[in-house]
Amino acid sequence: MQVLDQVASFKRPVRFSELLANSPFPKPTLYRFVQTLTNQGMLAFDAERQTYSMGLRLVRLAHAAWRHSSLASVARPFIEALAEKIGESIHLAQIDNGHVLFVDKYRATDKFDTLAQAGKIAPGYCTGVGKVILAFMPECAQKRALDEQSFVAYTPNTHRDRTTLATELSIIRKARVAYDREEHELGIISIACPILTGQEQVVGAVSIATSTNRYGIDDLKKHWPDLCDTANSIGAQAELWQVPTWG
Amino acid sequence: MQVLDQVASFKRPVRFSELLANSPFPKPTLYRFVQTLTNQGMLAFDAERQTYSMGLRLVRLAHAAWRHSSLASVARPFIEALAEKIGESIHLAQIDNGHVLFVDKYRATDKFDTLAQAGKIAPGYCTGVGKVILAFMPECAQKRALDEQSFVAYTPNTHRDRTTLATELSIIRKARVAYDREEHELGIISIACPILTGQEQVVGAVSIATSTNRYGIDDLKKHWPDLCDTANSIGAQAELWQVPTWG
DNA sequence: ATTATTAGTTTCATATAATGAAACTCAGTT
DNA sequence: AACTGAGTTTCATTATATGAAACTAATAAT
Repeated sequence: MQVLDQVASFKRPVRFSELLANSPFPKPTLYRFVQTLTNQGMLAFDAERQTYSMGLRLVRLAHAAWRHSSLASVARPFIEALAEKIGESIHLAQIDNGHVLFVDKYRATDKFDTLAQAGKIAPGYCTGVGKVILAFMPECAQKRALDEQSFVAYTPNTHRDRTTLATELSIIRKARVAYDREEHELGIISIACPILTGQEQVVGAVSIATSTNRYGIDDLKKHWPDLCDTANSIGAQAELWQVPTWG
Repeated sequence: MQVLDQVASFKRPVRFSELLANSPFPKPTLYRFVQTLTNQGMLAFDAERQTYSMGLRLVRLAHAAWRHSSLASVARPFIEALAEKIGESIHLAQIDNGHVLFVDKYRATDKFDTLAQAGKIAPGYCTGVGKVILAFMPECAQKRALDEQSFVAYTPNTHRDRTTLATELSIIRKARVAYDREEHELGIISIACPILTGQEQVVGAVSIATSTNRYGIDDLKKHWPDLCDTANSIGAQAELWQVPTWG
């Protein structure tokens, strides 16, 4: 599994020796791993260039995961509708061990990002979607998630420790909305709502993101009712389709 | 790995017992498998419903596979251009052990299918893309691929044995183009071109598909030059990006 | 209420397979 | 001709997977 992550992290076909240099395994062990994974179709080996890449089987599994186990497919029509109405970028995210995984994006200009562009990972503590998901997670899960964070200060506005973040999270929980005030990237702000099931269990979040050149936080606030509606609709659908929580 | 395929084949969250019924493994073995996969994030377990689904890690890996190791991302602009010009559905496929894997589709009406819709699998011997890829595969690989086929007669036009198929494949190889004459689905025909590297190694295929209600094979033939250009452009890009062959 | 039935989980002696140091092969160098 | 270094194989050692059976907890039938 670690090996798969390794290969994925190189964003190109990779040589055995490169993997070896970046892995804790001794040579023959790693060798047998990649061989097995290749036989299983999880990796693909290019005999000519002697490089490994992600295998076809993974693409197949990907299809299933994306289609049946991510919010993306059930949420898409709602996100699309919202984007059309607002004309700004919409992000859809789920949580994965304290990291936010963007499972879909709709950019105001380019229409939907496909999986090629979605699938990105961002830290949970400095994005609108991340904070709102954290705020609504069960106490213990939230604690676990935060324990794994290293609180990198991406911008001057980024939370730099747990205490200030904890305060904001409790405010977010009450307000049922989170804002990203240029905490992850300067010039980018967003408003985010949680996607909840009937039992108030958080399964993800939707956000409207925009550039500070165009709008301020106050302008985003105006879209709150629409964003909220969208989040609720997605929540209802997610429950219907039993989309997993990935807490 | 088999277990992952299993879970994927159910198109919904699945219970342990359902997996058990469809797996060759004894209960405790399978139990430990799903437990391990869940811990690794390859599967997700919904404690409330006691169901398993594809995990988040898989979605992440999926992203990498799709983006860096499938033809889809490099081919997309060319396919888009072709679709705009022709106004018909375009399919992009790669081969996987004799099965054709659709890695992208552009439907004339709905714009791009995302991974949610792509990722489907079809047999190689009765689709335009499948036949043209088989025709250009190295002899030994082709043999291996055909050995695994069971030659189901989807329609009256489907090849029912290897001999008639072999004849057609050699014709296709010479003509550098394949036609699907309602061999997989009645009412659907297509014209397909191979995507080749500089060394004439096949990496995939593009096809234009249409309904017999609208057009005949002869109409598709008119688009051959455009299709060919598209395939060549994708081939050049694939080589540049070292997209794996998945032979 | 009591007993069957079934789904999910744990145990443990046994068998099996993974491990990695070292040795080997075969390019492409120096 | 000897050297490097990437990739591959060997094999005795060690750890790990295996699955029959037993157990538990929940639901259904009597």
